[in-house]
Amino acid sequence: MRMSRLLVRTLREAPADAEVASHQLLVRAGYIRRLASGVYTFLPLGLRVLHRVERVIREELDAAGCQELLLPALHPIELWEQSGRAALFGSDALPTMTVDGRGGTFVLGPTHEEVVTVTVGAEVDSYRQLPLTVYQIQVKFRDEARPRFGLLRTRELIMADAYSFDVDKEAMQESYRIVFDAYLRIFERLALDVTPVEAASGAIGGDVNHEFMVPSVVGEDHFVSCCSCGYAANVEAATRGEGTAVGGDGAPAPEVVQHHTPGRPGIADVVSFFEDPEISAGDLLKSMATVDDQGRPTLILIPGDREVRLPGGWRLFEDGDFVAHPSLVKGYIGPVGQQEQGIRVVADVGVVRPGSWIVGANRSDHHLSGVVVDRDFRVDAWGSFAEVVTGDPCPRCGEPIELVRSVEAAHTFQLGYKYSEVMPGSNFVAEEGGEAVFSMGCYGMGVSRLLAVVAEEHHDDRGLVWPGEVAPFRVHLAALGAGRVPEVAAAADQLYERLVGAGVEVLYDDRDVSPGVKFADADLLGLPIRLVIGAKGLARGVVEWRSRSTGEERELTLEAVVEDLVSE
RNA sequence: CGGGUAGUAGCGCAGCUUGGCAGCGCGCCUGCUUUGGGAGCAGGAGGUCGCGGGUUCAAAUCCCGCCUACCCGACCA
Repeated sequence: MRMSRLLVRTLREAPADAEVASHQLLVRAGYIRRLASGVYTFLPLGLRVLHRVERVIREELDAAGCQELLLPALHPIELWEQSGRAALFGSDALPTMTVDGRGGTFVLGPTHEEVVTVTVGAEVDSYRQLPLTVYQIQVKFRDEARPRFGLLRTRELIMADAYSFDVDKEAMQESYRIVFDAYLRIFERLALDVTPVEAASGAIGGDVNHEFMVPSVVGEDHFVSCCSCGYAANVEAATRGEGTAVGGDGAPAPEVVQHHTPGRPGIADVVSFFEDPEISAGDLLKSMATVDDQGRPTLILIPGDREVRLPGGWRLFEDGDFVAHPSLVKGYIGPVGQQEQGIRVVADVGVVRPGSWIVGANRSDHHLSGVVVDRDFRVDAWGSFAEVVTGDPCPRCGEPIELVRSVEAAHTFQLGYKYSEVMPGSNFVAEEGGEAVFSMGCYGMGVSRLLAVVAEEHHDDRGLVWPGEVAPFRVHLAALGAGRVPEVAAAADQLYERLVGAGVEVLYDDRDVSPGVKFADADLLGLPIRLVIGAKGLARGVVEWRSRSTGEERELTLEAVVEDLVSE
């Protein structure tokens, strides 16, 4: 490609709305442009990178025995009503459009479990057709409340997602492992340092699932990591080992004292009430009224300096729940006497400690101090109910664990029968006769997000530094002073034609601009190899070869350059 | 959805306090000179000052409403 003809405009300054490096560089280098908040155009260079990423995904998934198809982006809303997810998402969060004339309301697909289940269900009637894993690369739509960081969090995005169909759970787990391994290979080729972590399943559902996390300063997620035993989990799913003693000795008073604490519902409010430097948030019990996954009203107790981690399927009390359970007084909830009111009490392992606690008195504007576990209240079950922080003991080996900021690059789920049980057509004739339904897995990877992640992890202060697998072109050929020295122009033209003829992807900077501009643009665009032809070198019959990533420089003859690039 | 900031040429910004000719740098066009790390000179094009209303002889500037974007938080398959 001749740069004089390429639709690209590089910017010396980044637009004011770009905060993070990947966003600034992708815009400055002319790869992408913003159309609306969270909606981006891929200009020719950006599209080439996107295609390169997609190629890696296709090659690895095809090699793993998956088959590509393309599902619609528009889904009849009835499909989402059948699965129950229309209600789960809520009308606000599910982007829809109404098609007039023929009528009908369509969902702008945010994910494709429903569609793929009915699609494959219609084609598969026998266990003999299984196992089957299909995948697609498709535009998806998300109702992001706050798009940010360029391609990292957008409302329209390109995703690759695979779906596996198996005869039973064991077979599904085998398919899961195969795609899981393929995903690891994809990230390796994209030069991303990925850590698969145990994760919470959210609105997709299913039991076992993993997130593929890339540690990054721009990450919006955290995972916990144990360097001794390798335990890794999303902070939303992570648990911690027992034996943590948090906070100080607390209020020493052995007897329970009631305090009038008007207008102080929060932890910090109560701490300030006592005006005692010995008392901190860690001496209070945070009591969270929840409904557990079996619908039982349950009080979760965690140390006051911690954030609650709700187990999957649990939810916080809503206003109606407080009305139904008057023993729980919003803002002044405590564990004392709750079992007698039919409330389960569960506690984080951090609640085990010497001394006493300050708790809500279950009476408006009152708190209790000197409350002791097992004496003043009972705990029905102990567990890990607080969000893990750096230094907590690993739940497997007890060593301190670390919190790592990261970007979620992919998410894989063992769905099981969640969709096949509710969507029509998911039954097939089993080997032993009789009917069975699919055991499914799904595997999503944010392709457009990967551009941002790769750019974020592979750049320097001068510009992008693309890994070879995803660079839009392999070679950046710059002819210096070509407009002035015909020999240079001729030699550069000839080298360009030879390389292109040999199948090397070359971006040829044939513009009549000063050398400084060409060098700066080459650095900014970030192609792996830069070739420079100038009058000085040409007089000696050499061109300059330079690696963008290592800065290594060589002088090669024209012949050697061609040989070098073609043989690799 | 709550809090904050901003919207003036393609990009980055000044002007607004104290109302009075629409500005600067980069980029773009033409010409000449220049040419190994974002060249110089000369000339030129490009504007609904986010939108609507109000105050005023006069509004980019003051007032009211709205929209858009970004940041923090909430939310996030």
